[in-house]
Amino acid sequence: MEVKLPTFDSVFSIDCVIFGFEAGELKILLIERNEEPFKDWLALPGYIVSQDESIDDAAERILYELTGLRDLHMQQFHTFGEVKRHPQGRVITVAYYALIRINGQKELKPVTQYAKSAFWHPVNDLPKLAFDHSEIFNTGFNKIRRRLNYQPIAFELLPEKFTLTQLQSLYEAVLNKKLDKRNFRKKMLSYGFLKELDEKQKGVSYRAAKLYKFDRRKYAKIFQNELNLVQ
Amino acid sequence: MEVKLPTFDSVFSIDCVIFGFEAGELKILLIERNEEPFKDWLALPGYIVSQDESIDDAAERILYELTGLRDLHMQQFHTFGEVKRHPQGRVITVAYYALIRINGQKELKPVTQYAKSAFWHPVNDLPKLAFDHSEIFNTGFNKIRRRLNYQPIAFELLPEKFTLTQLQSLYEAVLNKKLDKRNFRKKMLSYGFLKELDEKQKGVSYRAAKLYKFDRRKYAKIFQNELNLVQ
DNA sequence: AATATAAGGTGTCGAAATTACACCACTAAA
DNA sequence: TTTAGTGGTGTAATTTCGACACCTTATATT
Repeated sequence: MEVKLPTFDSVFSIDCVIFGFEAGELKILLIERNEEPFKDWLALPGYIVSQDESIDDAAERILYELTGLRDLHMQQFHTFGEVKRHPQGRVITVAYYALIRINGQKELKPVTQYAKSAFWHPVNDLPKLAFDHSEIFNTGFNKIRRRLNYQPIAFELLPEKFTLTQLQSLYEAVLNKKLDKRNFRKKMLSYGFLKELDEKQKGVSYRAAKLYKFDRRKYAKIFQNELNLVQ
Repeated sequence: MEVKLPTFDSVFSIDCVIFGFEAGELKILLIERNEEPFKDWLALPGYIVSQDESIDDAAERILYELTGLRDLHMQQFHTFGEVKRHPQGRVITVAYYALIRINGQKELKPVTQYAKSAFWHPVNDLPKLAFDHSEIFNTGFNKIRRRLNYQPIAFELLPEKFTLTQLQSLYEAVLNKKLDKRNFRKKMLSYGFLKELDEKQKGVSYRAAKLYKFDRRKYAKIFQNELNLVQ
């Protein structure tokens, strides 16, 4: 039996591409839809913007409702406005992305009925997604690749304390290529925004590595100058 | 007497930030509005997207209707979605930019009633604009500044044949700083996408400079490779 | 205790790119 | 013919980038 769905004249929506890093692998956050159209399909967390909230606020709310995650720093990266992208009517969607550390403790749990579940999925080997979400994902992934070259976005994806090897394997996962260990370390340390800690890795069955922290204040200073250089 | 204006529930619009270069000065395209709200104010060319057109198509159509210009390659750069940005209701606007050569012959002439006139205005010393258009302009200007560092967008702004000094003064106008003449020439020529012509400038009261052309095919080849390097 | 395993950590050299910097050449107008 | 104004050019010092290999340290295994 076919169900007649309501149609939209003109609706704004938000879709979120949320990257995480776990076990040396880059992942994104997907939901299993619990609503027509595309019921039971996998999709990016996304929903409709309300009348009385800015799109930035909507992005935060929607991600929370569908996945239980909040207080990420999301940034919009592209707006998708093809006429036929949603079967029920005209929906223009603003796509946001964020990078976060996957934290085993934090449970992913939708707080609305619109999603059955939310989970992390490796970016390699993604299944077909609902709507044009595969395209949205690709656009977002290309953007963060390019951004990684001039902004230290990688630190959002790592635990607070991390080793240089972890940092390198994250870069390698995002850029999808091997990097030279000595050159990578030299370069990262030369930026001056890594703070070496008096601590070492624990619980590994080999020589433990030094832990580092990302020093936001130093980064802010350096970045200030770089903006001047660019101009 | 106060006129009661219609209100919108939910509307998409497009605003265009179009850069041109003339007489050593960077300019943008403004219109004089002929409609409430902000009647008689200066604004970016912008209007509402129809139901049955993609946002990219809408951008082309709207720019044409308000200024008479068409066939530019516009790109979206940001979407503005604050709740109160339009006094009549909820309007989310996708901002596009383009860079074009200002061509004295081409008349700027609105083909709708919504604009009284369209004209070029220097980017320094912009007046206050309608809605949040000043903010939209600033965001767009910062984007092209950054883009100038890794894409040869400057060539869109110059006449087909240009001198190296003209090219340099354009870079200086966009980046807002002086550049070294010898280093600038060395670098530009080293890219290999400038074609030296057998012609010289005419009608100047000093030594005439050689003219150059931008070689798109060579650029495409080079850029192909650069993409690989980045990744 | 000895050994194997696995990652941590380090330096140098050559090539390439970037910066700083100053003077003569040419053309037209006065 | 002189002057004003821009066109056009090279070199040396510095910095950055990329390639490349081996010893050290910690744990687990025998």
